[in-house]
Amino acid sequence: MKNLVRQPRQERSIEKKNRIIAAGYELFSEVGYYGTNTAEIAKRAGVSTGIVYGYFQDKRDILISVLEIYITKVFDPFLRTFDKLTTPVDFDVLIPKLIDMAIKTHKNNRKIHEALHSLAGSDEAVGAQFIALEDDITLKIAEKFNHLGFEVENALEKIHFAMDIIQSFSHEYVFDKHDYIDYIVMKNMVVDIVKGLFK
Amino acid sequence: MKNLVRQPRQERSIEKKNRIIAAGYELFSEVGYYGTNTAEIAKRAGVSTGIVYGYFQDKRDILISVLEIYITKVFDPFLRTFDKLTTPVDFDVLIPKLIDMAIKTHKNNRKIHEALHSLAGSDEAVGAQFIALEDDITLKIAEKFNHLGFEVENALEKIHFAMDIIQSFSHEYVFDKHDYIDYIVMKNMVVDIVKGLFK
Amino acid sequence: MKNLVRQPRQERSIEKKNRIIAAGYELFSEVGYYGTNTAEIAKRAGVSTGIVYGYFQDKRDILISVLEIYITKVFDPFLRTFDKLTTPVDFDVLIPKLIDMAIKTHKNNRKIHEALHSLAGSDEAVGAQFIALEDDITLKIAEKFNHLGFEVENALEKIHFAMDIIQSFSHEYVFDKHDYIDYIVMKNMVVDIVKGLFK
Amino acid sequence: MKNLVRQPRQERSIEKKNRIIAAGYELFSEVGYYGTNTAEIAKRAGVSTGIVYGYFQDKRDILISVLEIYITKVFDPFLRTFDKLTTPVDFDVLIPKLIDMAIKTHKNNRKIHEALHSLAGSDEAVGAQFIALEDDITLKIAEKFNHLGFEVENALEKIHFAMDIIQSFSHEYVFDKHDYIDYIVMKNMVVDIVKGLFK
DNA sequence: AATGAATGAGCCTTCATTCAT
DNA sequence: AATGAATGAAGGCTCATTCAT
Repeated sequence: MKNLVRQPRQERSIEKKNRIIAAGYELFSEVGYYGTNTAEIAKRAGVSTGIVYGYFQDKRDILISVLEIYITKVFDPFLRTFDKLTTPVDFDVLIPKLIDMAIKTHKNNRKIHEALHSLAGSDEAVGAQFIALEDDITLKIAEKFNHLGFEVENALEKIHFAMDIIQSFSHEYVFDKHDYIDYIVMKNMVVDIVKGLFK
Repeated sequence: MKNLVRQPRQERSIEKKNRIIAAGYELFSEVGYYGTNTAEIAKRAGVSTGIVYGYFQDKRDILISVLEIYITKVFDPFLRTFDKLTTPVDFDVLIPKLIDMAIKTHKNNRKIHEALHSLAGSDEAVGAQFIALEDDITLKIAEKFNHLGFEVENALEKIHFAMDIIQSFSHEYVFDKHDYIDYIVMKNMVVDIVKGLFK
Repeated sequence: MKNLVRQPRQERSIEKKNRIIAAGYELFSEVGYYGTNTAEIAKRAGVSTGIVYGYFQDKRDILISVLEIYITKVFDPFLRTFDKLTTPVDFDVLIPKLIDMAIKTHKNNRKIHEALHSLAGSDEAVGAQFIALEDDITLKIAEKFNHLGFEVENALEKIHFAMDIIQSFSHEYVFDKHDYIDYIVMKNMVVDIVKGLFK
Repeated sequence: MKNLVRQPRQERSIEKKNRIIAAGYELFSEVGYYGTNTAEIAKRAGVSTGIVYGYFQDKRDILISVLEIYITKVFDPFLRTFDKLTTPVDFDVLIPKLIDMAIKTHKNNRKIHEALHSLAGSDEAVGAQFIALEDDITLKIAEKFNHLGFEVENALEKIHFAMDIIQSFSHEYVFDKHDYIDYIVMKNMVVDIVKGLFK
């Protein structure tokens, strides 16, 4: 009874909860999960330390909420793109577009991405959410392909792997760490390979 | 002056330093950097808390040493494989072999890999070491290709990207998280793509 | 950002802060600065260890507050005496009175005096406060003399030196360490000398 | 048996013990007793950490030895001056000379003086040594006066008090902390007062 | 619902002292 | 006598969480 986390009904409360999540999002991005303390989150959210525990079970619970926000941010653009897809699919246009989207997403969420991913290993729930995210996207794309009557052998493997490659490349591209790499050249390689996967 | 770290010359001492690193390696793997405390490291290493600071500047310094060990473990098998390479290179054999090695390495160092990578974002030195590792491997492979008279356009980009793909796939393979994925099928995809990169 | 020290506004809090300072005062007196630990201060103040750091930046910050209290204790009686001074000044009364006050002050603050003075050498801020205290008293007395139309050659040097002598004697008197010394005789010597300074 | 402190007979040993004391002297001067650790003392003395405990019971024991050295340094010049004294004593020469000596001693031992004095309050043995030092000087001077047939009323009080004044002034003079003070003027005040004490 | 003061366990690190060699 | 590695208790400080109001 005592430890139940408040389910905010009032608008005011919902907004307050969101402010806490937003503050967590920012701080986890800036200094990581372990570099952030709850007092700081509360201050940034403009609420008291105590009330944070009215909305969240504990610090980790904030993390989970932040993760959900993050996932939505990453998820939605892709889903919307696929929703709008109609036959015939022009892969010469689609693939570069997806890659550009991935890069953009990565750029905007670089730090939080790292902060969250870094916990995927040690925190089961965080890890599970990431897996679920991948599953969701993979399956939804496959479904869409079905609807469009687009037949691919080993579709799930290909989609998933394409996602992996794009993910990996976006990371490289955004971090831009190796001087000797021409990232434009690399990008073209990715485009070709992904196109090749779907013939 | 006061913070000088002991440089162990004696066998006995070197062994003790290694025991501490090993303990750190294990604990960071098991519960992550933030889940580990120095007392625990000392206990697991069979030494006193105090002496840890005789061998290391601070807790983070242990992390750096663990990182070095990890990098060597990952690095060496690949380098040795490339050292033994002679013309003509049979990519049909080499690529699968490299992928198998990557999988094996990943399997053996799964947890520490995550623990260390999770710090790459927040700890500059850790991040820098990972970048240096990638640079090293990429450049050494390119050099080897040169020696073998094997000419590739955009060699560095291809090598680096191949590494990325293999890394990414090994991760997938080892974690084996998605039931709907046939990882053998996926592996063949990777082999084909990497082979395709180098014709 | 993270290290902001709580500024207690409520009565309750101010009282708590004062209790911590008082506890510090006592303990520094009893066992010195280095003989005191923060947990002990907290316990004696009847608060938790943590909250001490809500009111003070660190242990040294407590010391500074203790020092302020001490200085006020020492400072005020003298100032009040000089404030009440009117022409003509009867030095035959004033000097013995000041010496008695100095002795009393010394007696009441013997241990903390030592504890604090002992840090004046190694802690710049503590040293500076002691100097400022001397400056303050010297200058205020000189000013008062001016107001009273009392002209003295080398007033500042004389006032300061008189203070030194009185200080030094009070110390002797309170500690009463040498059996062969008749402190009453010595006191009369001090009275005569100080009177002689101001004719 | 085990805890007996070695009484060094060999020259080598005595020299080593002295080196440790000298190192302690320097370090206590530079960073105070609590700012010094035994490892540092050993290093500066060019000996091993362990052997320090062959010559001294504990860290405080080094302090006591340092104190003895210090006392000798301060004591001897004054004694030698008084030893050479013959009738008739020219106080117009003697007093300024003593004050100059006191200033010089203070200047040369400023830091260690503070470091040691700061412990007199908390460490009984240290305090006792300082008292004994004062007793020694006072009594020896009184005795000398006797030998010289120089009769003074309340000799002990006067001598002791003169010492106090000179001490106090030397401190002021050496630290030179107050801009508004002309220390030459002050010095003349001291000379006059001390001379006045002994007619 | 909200505040923010308060709690106290826990962490990293230092260092006087001991001990194996 | 000597070394310096090793010990482990202790200390300053942080912070997730609770509680009085």
